[in-house]
Amino acid sequence: MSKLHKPTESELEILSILWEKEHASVRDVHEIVQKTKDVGYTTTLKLMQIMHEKGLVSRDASSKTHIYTPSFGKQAAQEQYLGKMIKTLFSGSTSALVLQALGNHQTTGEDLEAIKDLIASLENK
Amino acid sequence: MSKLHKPTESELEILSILWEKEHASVRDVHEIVQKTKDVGYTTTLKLMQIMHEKGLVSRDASSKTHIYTPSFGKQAAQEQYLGKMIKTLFSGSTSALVLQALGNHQTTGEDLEAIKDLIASLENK
DNA sequence: ATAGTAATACGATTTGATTCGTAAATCTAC
DNA sequence: GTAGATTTACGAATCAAATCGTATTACTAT
Repeated sequence: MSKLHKPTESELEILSILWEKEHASVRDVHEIVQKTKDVGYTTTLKLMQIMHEKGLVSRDASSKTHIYTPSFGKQAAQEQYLGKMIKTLFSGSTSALVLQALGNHQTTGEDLEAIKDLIASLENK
Repeated sequence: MSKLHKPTESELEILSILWEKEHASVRDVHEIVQKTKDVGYTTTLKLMQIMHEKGLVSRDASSKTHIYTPSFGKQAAQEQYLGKMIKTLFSGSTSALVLQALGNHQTTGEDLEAIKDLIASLENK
């Protein structure tokens, strides 16, 4: 993902919406943002314009209503934030993070199976 | 932990140092901060004063050199950030985060054993 | 083509984080 | 107690993020 500009809090919120919908207009995004934050339309517009300048999103400006698309996938962002979190809050220990996550958050039996499978495949190397 | 004020990036760096040392003076903290960031002493001082105003740290001002102590533990911060990350970046799926973490970051055999043990104990409930 | 609607562009303001200079207070050593 | 050093307090400058008002441009329907 773009290392040049790390998304801010608000930008991440917009990116999440774009990841969900693949691509969207400012109005599409704003209508969702508005449900949780009380901001004006032009605020969302400006944010998305800035994200475009930063290269966080690309846009199709061929029709009047521009369509925005994220420049990188959710996966890449997850990786970046997870890595940083492990480093700064978990002293570099991945297992500490995993233990904390499993210990304090709800998981289903299927979830645990999937994790066990991954561990097994990691051990077979 | 204090829900009122979420620590900023710089504040988190200082909190990490305080968690490590239990409590420390501004100079103690600054000497460590200085190793990675080129900032003046009064900058660190001001930051810690603001953190005190926000309630992120408490301080003992009984002697000339004030001693600062974090208002909450590393554990609480880990929990807060992890929860937020699961919610915003992993669509609420703890297992998605765990799989991503285990898949992309280094873990030792011992680490995996510890995780397996925890899973086993979760399944026995 | 004109009125009304919806979108973008742009600039200004606000807010918060960060930075540091300077002054005042406190301690230490002679 | 005085000089020098260390610390805190305070305010101002800088910088980036976020917000919004206004103007302009593009589309829609009559």
